[in-house]
Amino acid sequence: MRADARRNRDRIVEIARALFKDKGFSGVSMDEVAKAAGVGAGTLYRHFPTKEALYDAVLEAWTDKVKAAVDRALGLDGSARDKLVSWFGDYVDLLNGHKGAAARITLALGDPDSPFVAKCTRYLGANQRVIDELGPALRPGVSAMEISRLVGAVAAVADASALDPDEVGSMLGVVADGLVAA
Amino acid sequence: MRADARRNRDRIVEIARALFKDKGFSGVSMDEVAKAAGVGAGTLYRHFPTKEALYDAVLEAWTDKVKAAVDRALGLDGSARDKLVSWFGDYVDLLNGHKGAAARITLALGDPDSPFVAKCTRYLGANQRVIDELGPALRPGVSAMEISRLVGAVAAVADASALDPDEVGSMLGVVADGLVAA
DNA sequence: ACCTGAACACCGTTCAAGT
DNA sequence: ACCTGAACACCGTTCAAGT
Repeated sequence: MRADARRNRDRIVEIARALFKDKGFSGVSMDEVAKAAGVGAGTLYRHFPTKEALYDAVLEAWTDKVKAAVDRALGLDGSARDKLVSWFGDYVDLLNGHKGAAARITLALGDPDSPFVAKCTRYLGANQRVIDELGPALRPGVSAMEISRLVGAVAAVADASALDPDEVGSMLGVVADGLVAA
Repeated sequence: MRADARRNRDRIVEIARALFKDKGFSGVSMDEVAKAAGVGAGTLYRHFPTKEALYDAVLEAWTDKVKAAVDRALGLDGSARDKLVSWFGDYVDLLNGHKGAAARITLALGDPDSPFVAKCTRYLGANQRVIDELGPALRPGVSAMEISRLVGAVAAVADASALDPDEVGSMLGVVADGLVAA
């Protein structure tokens, strides 16, 4: 990759991140990104084949934060339910301010062709770790996919309806209680 | 309303229902509906100010079915959890085959300006009845809005990811368990 | 009153032409 | 190699002109 191309790519991602943060996924057009980054539309698409692929690059840091959040939750002193609530809450917070991201990642969970595969794998892996460590405290037979979808679904409505933290916390509490129930 | 207008309106809804059922909300364009119904685009918009308003008319029967489903579930012999699972399952089934409807109704829950207000009111009312009748068996302080959003969220991902009934049932079981937990 | 259909505004994506 | 920007395809919605 040529140096000028690299610079273009980096600037695009940086500028796109600011725009998406401000207006959400559907509030920003590809033309807007191209203009703001000072490149032609073709350049944008040369680096990112779709708008979703660009969004995936914008959310790059997310992946590491997911790992950190599970680590923290699992290291907590407390019941299985407490750990779940902490982890779920952090997960939703991680997507807070990225309007449209929660729904997109959740819908990509079963789709191997989505630009978000890497993120999905991370997220599923995180929930698998939760299952492995919390083991018998959880409802028997529960899968990482199921937990991921449940929490992702809550995150998606929380995002789309702009719920406040109290409401989200309450919903996550219901899910956590359901997951520790015999 | 003139007789010819009435006939046009009815035909539009009927044809649109078939198209939406087949291809989902985003799979059908307003032009397609107009063409199939044999009217101009202007006529379509004279009867329905937005695509969502048309969709609301298409889902007309839904409202009564919601009432029937709660009635049936509350009349069941069984635990509070059983009743919840039955009602939630029926709710998701009611939206089955209407791709895009679950998400739209769930997102409209807090929005008084949505074309789906009537449906939301019905749905919220149904969950309020559940709370009133199941009373102390449920988690204290739970609201109709919270239940509606939780089940709606599950319905939305089930719809968007085309989950099979087993997976949906399992997720609804988690939610139901969470709602009856102390 | 009600209808038609061309036109508008917007957006994701592509591609011929340039450097 | 990489870039530009006009053009394409599509879609929700509007509106001037007709009956």
